[in-house]
Amino acid sequence: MLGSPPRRRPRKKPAGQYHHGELRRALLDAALGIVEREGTGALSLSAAARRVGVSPQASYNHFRDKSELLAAAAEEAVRGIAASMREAANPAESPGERFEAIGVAYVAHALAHPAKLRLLSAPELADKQRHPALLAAYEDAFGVLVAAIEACQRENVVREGDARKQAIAAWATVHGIAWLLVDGQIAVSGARSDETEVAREAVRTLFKGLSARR
Amino acid sequence: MLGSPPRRRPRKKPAGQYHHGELRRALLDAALGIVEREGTGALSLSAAARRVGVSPQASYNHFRDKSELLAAAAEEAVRGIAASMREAANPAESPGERFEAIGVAYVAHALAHPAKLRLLSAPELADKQRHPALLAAYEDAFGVLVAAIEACQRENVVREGDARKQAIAAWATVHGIAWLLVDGQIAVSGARSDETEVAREAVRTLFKGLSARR
DNA sequence: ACCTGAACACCGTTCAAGT
DNA sequence: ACCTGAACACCGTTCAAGT
Repeated sequence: MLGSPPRRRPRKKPAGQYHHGELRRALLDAALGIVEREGTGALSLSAAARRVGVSPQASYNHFRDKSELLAAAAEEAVRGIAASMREAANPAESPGERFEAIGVAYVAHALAHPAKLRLLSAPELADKQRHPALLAAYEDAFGVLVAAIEACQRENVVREGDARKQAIAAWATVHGIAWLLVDGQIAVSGARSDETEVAREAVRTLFKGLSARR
Repeated sequence: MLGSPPRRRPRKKPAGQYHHGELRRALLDAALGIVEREGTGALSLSAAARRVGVSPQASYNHFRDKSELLAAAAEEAVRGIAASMREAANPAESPGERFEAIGVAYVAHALAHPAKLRLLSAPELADKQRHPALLAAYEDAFGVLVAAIEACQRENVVREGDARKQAIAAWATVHGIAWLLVDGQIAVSGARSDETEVAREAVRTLFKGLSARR
């Protein structure tokens, strides 16, 4: 009974069974890969299982149903957006510059990962209350904007008031711009630099609207 | 051959065959009804056909595939949004008031028909170039905002510049707010009046940002 | 021209069974 | 505890056939 200690298993098709959590992680990575390569429409529980090399039913040991897999994938996507926004906030800059950089970072991240933005609007995720972890990730990302606005208020470059309400307007702007560009609703020259410029202008216009100067 | 003139057919299960265009219209209505009642996730070509009382394959005489049915339904949804925005623009008011009313109307329409807003982000509609009629509907709705901004420019309440670019920022704001509220990403008191107020504040902030006064 | 029957590969999900 | 086999109802889509 001393034989066969728990060994590292090959990535693709493990000979035996997964440890607790490993298959969950593998399915999640597979799901994100499918979303990125083939689009949200191609994501299915079966497809993810197939890619991992496991039977479709095995997924049900780790996710209650398809919507839970989607929610977990969406949560990682939102965490990625929040990380991009935090990285963009250079402490050496002024609060106003940081605000602009954070907003542009949101849009840039979405343009770099369009499929992930689409994932967030999957109909299976309509009921956010069913996915508290996803909701928490949103709240965390939203907090980055709230903090940026509060910093602006402290230096008197944004007028005082409910920072959360102001952040909602900011969140709407960056999410709206990102969505329009990714969804191709509005004709903009396809060049990435032009798209970023549209985002920057929108964020600046918003900032002007929030400005303390009148 | 004078017998059997074209008669009105019963709504539910026509005894014979549909005239040209009738089944198309019926499928479209069924699709919109399903979206409204059961959500975008429940919309399938088969479900629409079943509701009309026709075999699933019959749909293929009127829509090339599922994405064409979705695109046609989405087009009607966008036309509805545009109509709401036009109705909200009271010619007796100032250009600034009209701009605000149009923006709020977009959000109010989305809140009244949340499933239709979701429909617009269906993965099957990702490639807008494949659906020129849908693209045209978007362009038409977008034009309402552009015209409102141009009117503001003429009266010198919005600073001069590319009205289309300014309209993109406005479109992003209203779409973003509508999406946040419908998707429940951000916690706002569920009351409809509060939601409309959030929308109004965001539109006002944006308008201030676009304002000619400095 | 427009609709149905039959058929295909594919899904999400459940249940019983294996180790 | 975790995975597979078998099975169910359901899809989108195609083809051949009917009128």
